[in-house]
Amino acid sequence: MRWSQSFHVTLREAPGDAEVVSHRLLSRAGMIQKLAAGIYSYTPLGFRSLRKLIEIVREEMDATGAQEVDLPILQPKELWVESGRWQRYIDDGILFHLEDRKSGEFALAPTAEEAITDLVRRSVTSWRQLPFNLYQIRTKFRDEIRPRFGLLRGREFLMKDAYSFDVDQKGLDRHYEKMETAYRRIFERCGLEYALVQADSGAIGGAASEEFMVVADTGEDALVFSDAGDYGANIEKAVTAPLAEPWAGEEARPFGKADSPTPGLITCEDQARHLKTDVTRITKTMLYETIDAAGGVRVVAVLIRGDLDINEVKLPKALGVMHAKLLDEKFLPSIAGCRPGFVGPIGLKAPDGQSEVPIYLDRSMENARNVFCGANAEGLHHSNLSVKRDLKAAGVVEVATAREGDPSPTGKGTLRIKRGIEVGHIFKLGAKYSEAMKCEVADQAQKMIPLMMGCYGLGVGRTLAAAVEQSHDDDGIVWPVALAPYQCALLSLQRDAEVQRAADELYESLKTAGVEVLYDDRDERPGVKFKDADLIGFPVRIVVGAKALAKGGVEVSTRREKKAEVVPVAKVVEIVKATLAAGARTLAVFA
RNA sequence: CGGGGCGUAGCGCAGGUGGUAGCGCGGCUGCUUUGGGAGCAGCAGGUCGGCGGUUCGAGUCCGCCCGCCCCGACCA
Repeated sequence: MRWSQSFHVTLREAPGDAEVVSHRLLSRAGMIQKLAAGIYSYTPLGFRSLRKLIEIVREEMDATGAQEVDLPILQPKELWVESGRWQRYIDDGILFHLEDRKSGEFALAPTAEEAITDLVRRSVTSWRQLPFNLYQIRTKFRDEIRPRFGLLRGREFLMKDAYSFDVDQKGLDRHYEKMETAYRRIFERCGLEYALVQADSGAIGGAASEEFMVVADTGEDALVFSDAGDYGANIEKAVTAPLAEPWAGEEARPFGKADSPTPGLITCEDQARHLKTDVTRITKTMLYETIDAAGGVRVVAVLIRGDLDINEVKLPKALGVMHAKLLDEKFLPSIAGCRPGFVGPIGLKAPDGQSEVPIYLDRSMENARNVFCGANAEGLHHSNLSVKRDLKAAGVVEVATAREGDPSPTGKGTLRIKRGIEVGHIFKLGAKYSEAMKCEVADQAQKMIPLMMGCYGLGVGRTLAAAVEQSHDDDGIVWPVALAPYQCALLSLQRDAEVQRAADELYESLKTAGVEVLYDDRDERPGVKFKDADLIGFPVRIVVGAKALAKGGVEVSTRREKKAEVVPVAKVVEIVKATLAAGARTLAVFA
């Protein structure tokens, strides 16, 4: 493509509302443009990169034997009521929905479990038709409570979603593994540094799930890894090996009722300093309002060691409820008789309709002895609480947030924390949707069984943005070869006829050799062309200028290293092809 | 949805106490220049987010609405 004939425009300054680097650089490079919050257009240049990624995803999905479909985005409410997700998604506020002229209600699909399950149940009647895996690459809509970060969290976004169907768990396991392998290949082909971590399955539901994360400091997710290399989990899911107990081997000392004043000290750290003890000897008592599956509301207390925090994603599952929300401070006086900071497990008054406030212990408190806890009175703590002697616990749960330096749950290594961008999420759904929607077949024993489903999402636009987050410098994007809009930029520096002719000829031979080249033939000064080439981030740059040309050469460099070599014109195509084939990290030079 | 902030030219921004809108970049024309976002001269470009109010007069003050961004709970 000749730049002078293209639509393409770059920006000197990023739009003021672009915060993260991928949004800024993709905007400045002229690859995307915002239409509304969380809604973006791809320009011809941006769409070239997107299309490359789409093609990689399609190839790898096809290679697993998955078959591509195209499901409606506009979906009738009835389908969503059937799966039970209509109300939940409406309540969460993330479903775009609208009415047709006869007042029929429709959703703009945020995901397609219902549509695919409906397609399958109408087509499949026998176990003999299974297994299979169906996928699509289509726009999804989610009215995100807070769209942000450009392509990283849009309200309209491109996603690849695949759905596998099997008659049994073993088949599902096989599909799941195949998808994991395909995802690894996709992210490797894109040249991304990624990690596979254990995850919470969230609103999609189902049992096991794992996330593919692109490692980047700007990522929204915290990831926990063992430095022994045998454990990785989203912090929402991460667990640790049991922590060392400071009270190990101690005799339980007599309980010290309200004997430890802590006036005005709210945090465990301040209280520990004042009481001349370690923060691990302070007990945090947190009150939560829980809602169970039947809609029953209850207040519960959760005790955790003062140096740890409760992980509120893990909490509902651990307590066996649907939701657990930190109790609003305004209810503390009536239940605990004090403000935050002095709440303790002894003497809590149950709210109306509840006989007592059940006390759950985080694992860190299971054997606690000789620790302080709030006395449910302003500015007062008890001392020498010994949990087994002094409390009747409703259960022990594992709800602490993992920390850098904690021991790995695998027993090997220490935990480290990195940040990441979730680009893929694979789930074993099991029979959740097939049971709700009666997607069944007759098995060999002529019994009707619900199909075992898996679902596998991959954020296509998000992956593109993640690639930029991971690979850029002060001058612009450094595209991995596989995702670059063009593999190579060709700049002609002067208007000089000799230079123009040499550049024109090189352009033709590069095209003939099958190299994707953007030829910057604009009537611009050299500085402008250099800046734009760096900003867009073509993996390889060829500069045709009077200086080198006088010696029969042109300059070739990679975006990553930027060290230009003068090479003979006749060798350019060969060198560019070899450099691209090697990932364009460093220039391939032939003797 | 709660908390904070913003909306003025294509982009980035400035416009005390009300007096009829400017700067930089970009664009167009001409000359000059040509190896890291050149220089000079000239020109074009604005319902100041919208509606209503106060006022002789509103970008500026008041009210309502809309849009956008940031911090929290959701997610590919």
